[in-house]
Amino acid sequence: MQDALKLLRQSGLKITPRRRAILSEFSDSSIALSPRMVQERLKLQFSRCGLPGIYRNLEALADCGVLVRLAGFGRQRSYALCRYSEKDTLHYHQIICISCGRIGRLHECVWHEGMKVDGFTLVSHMVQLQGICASCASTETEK
Amino acid sequence: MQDALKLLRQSGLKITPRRRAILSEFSDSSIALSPRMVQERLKLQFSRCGLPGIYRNLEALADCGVLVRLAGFGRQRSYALCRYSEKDTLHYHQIICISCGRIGRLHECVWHEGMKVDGFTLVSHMVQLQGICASCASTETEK
DNA sequence: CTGCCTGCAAATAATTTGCAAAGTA
DNA sequence: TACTTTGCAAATTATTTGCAGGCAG
Repeated sequence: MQDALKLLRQSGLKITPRRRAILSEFSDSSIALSPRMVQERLKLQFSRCGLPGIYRNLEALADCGVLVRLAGFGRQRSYALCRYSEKDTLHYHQIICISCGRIGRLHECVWHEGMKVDGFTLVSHMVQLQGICASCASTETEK
Repeated sequence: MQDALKLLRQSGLKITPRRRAILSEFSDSSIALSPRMVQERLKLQFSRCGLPGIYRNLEALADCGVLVRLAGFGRQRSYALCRYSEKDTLHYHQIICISCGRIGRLHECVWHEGMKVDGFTLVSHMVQLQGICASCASTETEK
C-alpha cells in the first residue's frame, strides 16, 4: 500500500479518501474487478459515488502503474493490483482455478523491466495461468 | 491454418469464406486486431460486411481456441491468434508494443500442461508482455 | 434439406466528456 | 490559494440481439 501511494505522488496524483478506498478494495479482493464492481463496493462507504469517477481513477491508477488492465473475461474491462518484485519491476501474475475461481499467487518470475526480448524493451508483463486448484481436484476425484 | 480449421470443425463451426478471410487477416497481421479493424480489412474483399457478424465470429473463434482475447490498450477489445506448442497445450504468448501495437513472439516457455504450481494443476496459460519495439524506440530517440 | 451464418436495424450497455462544486497540498 | 478531484447529466461509442434471407455440409 505504501508503494502504491508513493507511485501516486510520483505521478502528481493526490491521495484522496476515494483513492485510498479503491486501493483497499483491490487489496482485499482476490479477483480482478471491473469498474462496476468497484462502484458496488464503494457504495457501502460513500453514499454518492459516480461511475465516471471510478473510470477516471482506475485509468489514472493504471497509468501510474498501481493497477494493470486485464484481458476481459466478460463484457467489461477489468483491473487488478500490480505486484512489485524486490527489483521494483512492474508485473502481474496470477493463477486462477477454472473450476471455482480461486486465485493463487506466483512467486518466481523470469521477466524484468528493461530486459530485451525479441527486439522489444520490456516495460511490464502479465502472466495468467489457468488450472485446477487442490480443493477442486480432490472433489473431482471423489465423483 | 490447418490447425485452426480443425479446431473450428471440432467445435461444430462451419468453414465459411468469411471465417477463412478473418483467419487470414490475423495470420497476415503482426498486430492485435479490434473488431473494427477486422471490418476495415474485410471490406476490401466483401462489399457488405457488418460489424455484428465480426463480433460473433471473433467470439466464436476465441471460444474454440483459435484466437485469444487481449487486454485492451485502447477503447476496443482486441484479439490475436493463439499459438499451439508441439505438445498441443493451449497457451498464448505475446509481446506487444505499447506505442504502436506491433506484436512480437516469445519462443521459450516455462509452463506446461499438467505441471503443479502453488497447488494448482495447470491447464493453460497466457503471457502478455508489454514493451517498446525497436522501431518505436528509435523514433523516440530521434525526438 | 437442415441448421448454422450473415446483414441490417434497433436495443443495450459501456465509456467518455463538460462543468460547477468540493477537497487536497 | 491554486489546482486536482468528483458527481451529475448528457453525449459517444462499443457491443449485443432479433429476424429474414443465404449458404455449408
